Amino acid sequence: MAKLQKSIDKKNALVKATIELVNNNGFHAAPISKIAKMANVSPATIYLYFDSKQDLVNKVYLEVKTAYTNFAFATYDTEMSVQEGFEMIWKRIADFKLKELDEALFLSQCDNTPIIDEPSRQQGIKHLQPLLDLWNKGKNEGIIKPISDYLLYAYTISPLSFLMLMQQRNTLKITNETIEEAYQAAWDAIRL
Amino acid sequence: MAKLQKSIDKKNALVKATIELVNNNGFHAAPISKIAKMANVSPATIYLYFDSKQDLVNKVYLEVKTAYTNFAFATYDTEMSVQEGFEMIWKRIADFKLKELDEALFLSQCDNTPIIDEPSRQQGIKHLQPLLDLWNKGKNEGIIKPISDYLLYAYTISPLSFLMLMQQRNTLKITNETIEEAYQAAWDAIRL
DNA sequence: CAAAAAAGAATGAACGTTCATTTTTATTTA
DNA sequence: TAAATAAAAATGAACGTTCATTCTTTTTTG
Repeated sequence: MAKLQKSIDKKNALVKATIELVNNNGFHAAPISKIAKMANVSPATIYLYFDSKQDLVNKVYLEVKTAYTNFAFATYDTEMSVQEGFEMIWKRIADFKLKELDEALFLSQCDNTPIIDEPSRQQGIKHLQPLLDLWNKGKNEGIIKPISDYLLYAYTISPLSFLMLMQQRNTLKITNETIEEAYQAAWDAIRL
Repeated sequence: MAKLQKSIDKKNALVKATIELVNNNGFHAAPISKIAKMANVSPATIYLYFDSKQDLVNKVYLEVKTAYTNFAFATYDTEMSVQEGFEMIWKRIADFKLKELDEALFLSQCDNTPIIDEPSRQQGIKHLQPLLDLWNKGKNEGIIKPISDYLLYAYTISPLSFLMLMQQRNTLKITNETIEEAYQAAWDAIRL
């Protein structure tokens, strides 16, 4: 009964503060003291919810990753055709990365640096399985190039991370047209 | 005359140590003391070569970025056809990212986090101009899709960063065949 | 033997974490 | 139901450590 009694609001405030500070300042400049201040909480309170700063960051990563993939696959149905299913998932992912910019940026920073530990990273990867399954189906049906999942990912999903980053740095304004062009490029890159 | 007398070897050792520590431990776990130890130098000596830790990291970034683009464009000639030129540059970049893994990983970490400051980032971007020029030529000739340079970059160069990361994490073994498939996907994504 | 370069020791500030208390919430008792 | 008590949650201050940087001294070099 102990843990459930603790305020979920406080935990959420800590998660939000961590994301914001890591995004804006980097992990190296996101000390516990600042996270606590931003969440309106005592530094000591953080240790009631998390074992350590590392544990905090791991858990925030997994929480955000889960929200991300849940959103991505929410409207997807394994009965869909490969092309239809891919477009659906791709556009949901694009939607998430551009609308939930903070969360997506945090994931990107975690995925490109050693700030989360290896087990958490492995855990996070698993969530993408439905997309890999779809690709296998597409390869079997001769619709998608018979190349490794890494290449398929590199040319469809990973470009979105770059575009997201450019948008956040105010270098690029992403419109519906941009999304459509990007989707077409993604599909062109992997379709047979 | 002062600066020129200082040992270039020591500076290079510091650059190398910085890259290695930031790659393996992250910027947050790459303290001056460790960088100094790894370069066989006193912490105080670092301040003879750099103004601060921030200055060190900025300069390492720009130095590596310069080496990267010098390599990328070394064999490129503006007289080449668009397709030929693009293949040349793309494959040189692939070469660099996969062979000079340490340097490329360091760049990727800098490009995805706030560890370098904004002026240095802006400076680093400029080095890619020849590629943008080539793309403009390709658009004018109706060879390349008339989409923004950001999209072209997202679907040709940025996928290489993902593949590089996967290779470093021992998740993917990149062969000549992989490179050829990746190049084809890149070209398919952006050609008209 | 100067002047430059490098070293190691020393500095205050800031870090993550823990500690001793206090405040809040829930449960028991009369 | 009101008061008393126990438990849980939260706190600010304090801890030892480590950080980036500076200071003083030694070593190297032309």
